[in-house]
Amino acid sequence: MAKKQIPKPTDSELEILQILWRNGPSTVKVVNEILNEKKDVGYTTTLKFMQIMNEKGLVQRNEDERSHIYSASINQNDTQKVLLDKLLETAFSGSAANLVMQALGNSNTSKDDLKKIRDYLNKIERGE
Amino acid sequence: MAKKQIPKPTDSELEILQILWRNGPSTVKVVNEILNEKKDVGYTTTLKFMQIMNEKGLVQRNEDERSHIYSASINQNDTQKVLLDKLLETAFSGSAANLVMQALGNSNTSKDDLKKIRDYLNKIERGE
DNA sequence: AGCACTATACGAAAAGTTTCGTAGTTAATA
DNA sequence: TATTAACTACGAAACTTTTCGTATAGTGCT
Repeated sequence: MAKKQIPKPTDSELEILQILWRNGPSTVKVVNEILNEKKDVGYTTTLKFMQIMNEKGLVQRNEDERSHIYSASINQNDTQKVLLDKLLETAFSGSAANLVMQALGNSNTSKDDLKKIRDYLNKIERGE
Repeated sequence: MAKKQIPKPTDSELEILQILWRNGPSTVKVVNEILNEKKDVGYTTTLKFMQIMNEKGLVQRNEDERSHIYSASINQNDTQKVLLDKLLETAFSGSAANLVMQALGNSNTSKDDLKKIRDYLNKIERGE
């Protein structure tokens, strides 16, 4: 079955998707407010981004109300997969093991997370 | 000691860096030939990229010979770190565990690699 | 010296991303 | 019913990235 072609979002687009994934369907106003917690960005800038993302099919919007409500139309997992695969290819020469070890080394992962990963490894080795 | 500021290379730049990391110092000709194994790209396009990368400080070149010899001036590990951290933030909300599990799930990692990862986990849990 | 070959330098077009200003529309309200 | 406030639409500037064409210059032959 042909998997829908997921376009690679730009960094700015990803910031917005991130918010939509976390918050669920949101207005431009809300998204812009959240963005502004981290950096200065004008309302119309955010609006424009979201309009473009709509054209690209990255988000959908409900226009019933005067304030349109936007929601992500690609899911977080699929997007993560696309970006991860890309990074794996372009920066890690396809070696997932290297990538994983870098990721673990760079971040201080909690004991709990380490256990989760270990369990996951077990599951894989038992053949899912 | 102040860590040198590593700029985030573009996708195309990364492809070239990749080649330089693998092959060591190389001429534009060689890099272009390798690129062309995967996709069509003109010689002067590759040349231009490498000239720009030189200006940006991503590569260095030795001009002693008529064919300049380029080498990566940022190392693979540092670059991987920068890109991975970025991805972790923008797509995985900072959760390394999620990233790792996605990476393991998506790629078919070899038994050998899985063992390497497991050993690495052990090392971390024992406190490096 | 003249020619063909191989390289680099430079400029610029084309496309994509980011950022806003301005204009116009709808809804509430004084 | 004017005014004001909250939104959307649109266009365009400023940058960055990607892609080449053309001009130039050094090398080695004939």
